[in-house]
Amino acid sequence: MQEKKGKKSVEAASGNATHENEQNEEVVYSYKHPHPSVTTDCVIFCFDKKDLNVLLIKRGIEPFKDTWAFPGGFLRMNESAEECALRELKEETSLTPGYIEQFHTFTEVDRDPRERVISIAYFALIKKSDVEGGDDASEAQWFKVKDLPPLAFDHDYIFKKALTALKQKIHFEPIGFDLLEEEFSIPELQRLYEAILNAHFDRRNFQKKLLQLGILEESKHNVKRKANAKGRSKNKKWRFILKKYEEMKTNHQFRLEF
Amino acid sequence: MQEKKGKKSVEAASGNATHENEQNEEVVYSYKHPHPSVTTDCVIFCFDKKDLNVLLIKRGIEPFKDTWAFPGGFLRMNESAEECALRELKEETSLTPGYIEQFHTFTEVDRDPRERVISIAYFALIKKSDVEGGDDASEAQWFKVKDLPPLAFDHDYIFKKALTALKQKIHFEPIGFDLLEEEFSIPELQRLYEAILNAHFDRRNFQKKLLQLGILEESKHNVKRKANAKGRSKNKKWRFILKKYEEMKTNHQFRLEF
DNA sequence: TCAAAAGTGTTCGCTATACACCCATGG
DNA sequence: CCATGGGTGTATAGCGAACACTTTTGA
Repeated sequence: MQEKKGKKSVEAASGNATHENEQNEEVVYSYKHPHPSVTTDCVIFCFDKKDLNVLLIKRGIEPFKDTWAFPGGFLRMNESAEECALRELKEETSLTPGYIEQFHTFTEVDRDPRERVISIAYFALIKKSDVEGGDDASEAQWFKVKDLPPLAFDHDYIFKKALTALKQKIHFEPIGFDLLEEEFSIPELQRLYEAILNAHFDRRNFQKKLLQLGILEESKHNVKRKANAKGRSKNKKWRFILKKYEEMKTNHQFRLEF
Repeated sequence: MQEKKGKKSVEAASGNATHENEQNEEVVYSYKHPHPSVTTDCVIFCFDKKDLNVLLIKRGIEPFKDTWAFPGGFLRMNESAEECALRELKEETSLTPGYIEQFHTFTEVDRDPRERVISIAYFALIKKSDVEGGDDASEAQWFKVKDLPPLAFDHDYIFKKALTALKQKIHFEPIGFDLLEEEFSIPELQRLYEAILNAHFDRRNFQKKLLQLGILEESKHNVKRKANAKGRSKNKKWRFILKKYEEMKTNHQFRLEF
C-alpha cells in the first residue's frame, strides 16, 4: 500500500533551500514519486481587555514578500505536527501558548504558487501576561481580529476556519480561561465570550449561568462584607477550578452551551 | 520560508515502490530535505436497521498483512486531500458517499513502521441502498461499530477520533439523513441517533423535537385518515427538506442539540 | 392471536430570558 | 460629583422530561 522509503543519495543539488538545515548539506532525499511539502501554521489568539487579537508575521521573502501571514514552517522528520507548530511559534515569536489544537489541514493543489504544500493548521490561546516582554521587536505583530490586513497565500481562509473552530470549541468547553489571567472578573469573562462569539449576553444571566456550572471559585483576596449588607459589593475576582471541571467531565456532569 | 521545489532528476532508482504509478518509471523526485509521505484514510459509516457499521479492508501486504484497516492511499500531486479520499474509496470499494468531512490529521512520528507517513483522515456517510450491489467480493467488509476486529497501524485511535467527530457533528447538524433512505420513519431516525450517540431517548419527546425543527415533511404516500379518527395511524414516512434547512441555517434560525 | 412497535396528547418542573435596583469605581 | 460599570434578586414564559392509551404490525 505504501511507498518504500526514499533513499538518501549523496548527490549534488542545485537551488538554494531556505529550509532550516538539519545536518548534512550534501544529502539529497529522493523518492520514486513526488511528495508534497508539509508545513504547520498556527493562528494564535490573545485577548486584550475588549478585543480578540491574532499574531501575524511579515514575510521576508517571495512570494508574498512583506505580506502578513501566520507563523509556521516545515515539519521535520522527528517531530509530530503539534511539536512542529509549537517549535515554529517559539522560534518565530518566542511564545508558548497555554492551549493548542489542530483544526484543519489545507491541501488545495495551488495554495502555494511555488510547489505543492499542505498545511496542518492549529489554533492556540495565550494569556496577555505571557505575551508582554516577549516582544523582541521582530516582524511579529498583534492585530485585532476585527481589523486584519490582507494575508498571504490562503491564510484568509485559514483564519476564517480558525475562528469558526474557536467558536465551536468555546461553545462547549471552558477554554476561555486560557485567554485570561489566573484571576478575572465575570464581566471580563463575558467580554471575552462576546468578542469571540460576536454576540451580546445579559449580564445577570451570563453570571448566573457561569456560576451555576460550578467550575469557578472566588478569589481569596475578595473583600468580605457583612451578611446583611445591601447593594453591590466590591469588584470580585474569580478563578477557574480545573480539577473540578475535569472531575465533572469524567462523570459526564458537565454541560455548557452558548 | 519554504523549500525550493525539488528537482525532477532522471536517475536510476533502486527499490520497488508499491505506490500507484502516475507516469514515468525512470523519474526520481529529489529534495534537499526529507519529505514525509502523505496519505488519506477514510472511515465510512453505514446504518443498518439497528447498527452503525464501518467499512474495513484487509491488507494484502506487510506490515499488518491480513489485518483490517480503513481504506485510503497516497495523495497525488494534482488532487486535494478530499479528492484523494474519494478516489481511493472508489478504487478500493467502488463506493461514493453522500457526505464526507475531514476530521483530523495524524502525524505521530512512528505511526508507520516503514517510513514517516502522515494521514489526513475523513469520515463519510453512505446510505444502505447505495452500498448494496457494490459488493464485488473484494477484501472490503462492513463491521459493526460495537464489534470491531483489531486494526492496523494507529487505526484504532483514528476510529475513536472519527466516532467522536461524528457524534460532535450530529449533535448540531442534521447529517443523519445521509445514512437513511430518502423516506424514513421517525423511529428509524431515533434508532440511528441512539446508535451513534450511544444513548436512549423517549419516543414521544424525540418525535416532538425533530418535528419542531421544521425540516421534515410527510411522505406523499402516507395513508390519510379521517380527522376524527382515534388512536395511532398507519406507519408514517418522512423526508428531510434540505432547502428548508439551508434557508433556516443562513437565517440563523436553526438550532439543534442532543 | 398476541406481543411488540408506533402514532398521539398532557402535565409538570426547571431553566433560559427579560428586567430593576443599588452602590462601588474612577475620571 | 456624576456617569459608567458591576454586584444582586425576581417574575415569567417556553421548552424539555416524564408519562398512558390506542391501534397497527407482523411473527
